[in-house]
Amino acid sequence: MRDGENIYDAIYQLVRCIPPGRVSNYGAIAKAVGMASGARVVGYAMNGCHNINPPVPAHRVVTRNGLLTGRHHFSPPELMQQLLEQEGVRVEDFKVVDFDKVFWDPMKEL
DNA sequence: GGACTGACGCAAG
DNA sequence: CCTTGCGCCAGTC
Repeated sequence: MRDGENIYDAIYQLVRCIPPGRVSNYGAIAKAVGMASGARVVGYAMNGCHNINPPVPAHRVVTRNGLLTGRHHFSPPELMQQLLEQEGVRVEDFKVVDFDKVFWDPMKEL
């Protein structure tokens, strides 16, 4: 923490910019914040997203394959899929259906 | 300072 | 399509 801006802050802001009905992957976010290969760091940052304000829609962040790997870190693990389906994102077996269609690229859209 | 871990990504089989 | 192995960065022990 300190040194002006943290890597987490950039990640949180970017994730917050994800529109409803869309999902993004860790790699794209990592690259958007300056870490092309820091996908793991993005996931690690999400680990503390449940205690920040404003809250971060971590449920819109999935793996590059569209797999809801982070579901286990939610209060109820199924909440992640519920939220996605609630926003119109088709999810099957904890995997985002038509992921390339709902995929939101921060570098391209932003 | 070294080693292990983790909500990952990609290449190859 | 799914599984395995290696590499990536940051944090903690």
